[in-house]
Amino acid sequence: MRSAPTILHLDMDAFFASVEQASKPSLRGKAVVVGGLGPRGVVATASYEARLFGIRSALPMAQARRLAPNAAYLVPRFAFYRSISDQVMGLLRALSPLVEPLSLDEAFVDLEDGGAAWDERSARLAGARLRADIRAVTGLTGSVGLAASKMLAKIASEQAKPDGLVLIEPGRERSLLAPLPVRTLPGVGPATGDHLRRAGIHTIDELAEAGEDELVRLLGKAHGHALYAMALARDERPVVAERETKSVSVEDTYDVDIHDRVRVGTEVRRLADRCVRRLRGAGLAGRTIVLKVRRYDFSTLTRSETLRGPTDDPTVVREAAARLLGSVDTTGGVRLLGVGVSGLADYTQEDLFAQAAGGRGEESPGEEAQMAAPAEEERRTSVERSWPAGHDVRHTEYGHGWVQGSGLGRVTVRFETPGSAVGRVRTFRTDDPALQPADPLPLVDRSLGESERPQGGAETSDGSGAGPGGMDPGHSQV
DNA sequence: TCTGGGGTCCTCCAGCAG
DNA sequence: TCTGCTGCTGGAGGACCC
Repeated sequence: MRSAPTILHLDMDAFFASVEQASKPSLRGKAVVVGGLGPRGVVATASYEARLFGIRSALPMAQARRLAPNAAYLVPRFAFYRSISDQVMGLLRALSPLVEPLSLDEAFVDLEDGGAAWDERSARLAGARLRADIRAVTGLTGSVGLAASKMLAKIASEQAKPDGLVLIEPGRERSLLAPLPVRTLPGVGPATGDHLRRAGIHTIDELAEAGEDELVRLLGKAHGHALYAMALARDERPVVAERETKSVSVEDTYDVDIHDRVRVGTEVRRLADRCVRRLRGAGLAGRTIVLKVRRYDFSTLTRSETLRGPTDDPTVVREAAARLLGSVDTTGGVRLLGVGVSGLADYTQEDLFAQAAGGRGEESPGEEAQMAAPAEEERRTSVERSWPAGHDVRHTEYGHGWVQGSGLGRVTVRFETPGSAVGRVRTFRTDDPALQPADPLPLVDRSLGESERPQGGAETSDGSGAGPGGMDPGHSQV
């Protein structure tokens, strides 16, 4: 493990909910819950105000509504979150080429690799500057952890939340970890936590005391060795910029269990097509087809089949998924279906034949037509998706706003923008031609002059247009 | 009206081959 | 020919993460 605390972990605070609050002035300071609004939806992110009611990620929406009936409930806008995330990742890449994104709102950065920091003082400066730049560019807050390893940097950013910076000084690692609960360590979830608790192990200190052999006996080889090392604050994992995709999958949970075997078959074919579209979009093909079925009682089955070579052919994936479905008992009903492809390669079996024959094989026109039909059908058939709560709209007379709610042929819109005061609410017929869906507006006013614009500009997602991010002395205060 | 979606990694078991 | 061992691969499921 390196000696200087130059690994940075960034965690954006309540990311989805914060983006919604930044883009909707009327929601600032209010309880905001982002997640699936269907009868089986769960919470993706809750604002800090909503967390006061006991709402947290993965809580069933129905339960959240009981806890906070007056909170704002919004559908996630992943494309918008991704665009904000790109800005943030641009700022990180301006610090160092070694950036490991973990999700839209989290990443590790190796500051030493980019020369952005080499000791405690420079690391602290880089972290503080980054937080200031994120606020200037996106209007959002992020928490930063700095330490000599990934595990400790992540624990530090957790302690820094919300809107803070924590640096774990070299030499203090073990004493800091010792009293913390075992669940603090990455890889210890509810099951492992219970397992350890039954063995009388509650804290990281007790984990270290138990010894490596005992942990291997309790948890198995890989997990035992890894946890013991982490309990001693040993973590040599490097920051890895590029990660290979290992599998691609799609799944749907249905509002009502499906009992009709024919309908189950139709859904599996649709999922297979969607999965292949994603696969092809990524330029990949795979050998192993996986069918996932969650039954009425929440029991989950997977069935898989490995082909002789990788494929991205929708017919092949569809047929394999259908064969796998044949081996699953769906009586009683299914609540979720999924289709995935693993054993990925960036070529297909057909490519090999095509290469041998001197060219790429052609697809049949019928198949092309089937593949070309994206989620349009789904979109058309869903009334809910016409005016999803939280999505942006534009009215010819009243301008830009967002959907506050819809139903019974009416849609309620609040007319406000990220830079405006709290806006007024108006209700329209859902088929009002003056009302159209709109793209989200930037959270920070882009009309600022170049000199007023925040430094470190994350205008490009690859960071190529971004400066060193915060050479502005105004951002350098710690 | 409990329990999403998209991933990764690990373990265990069975079958097969040397 | 039979048995045991070992290593590999595929299949299924569990745990975990965000």
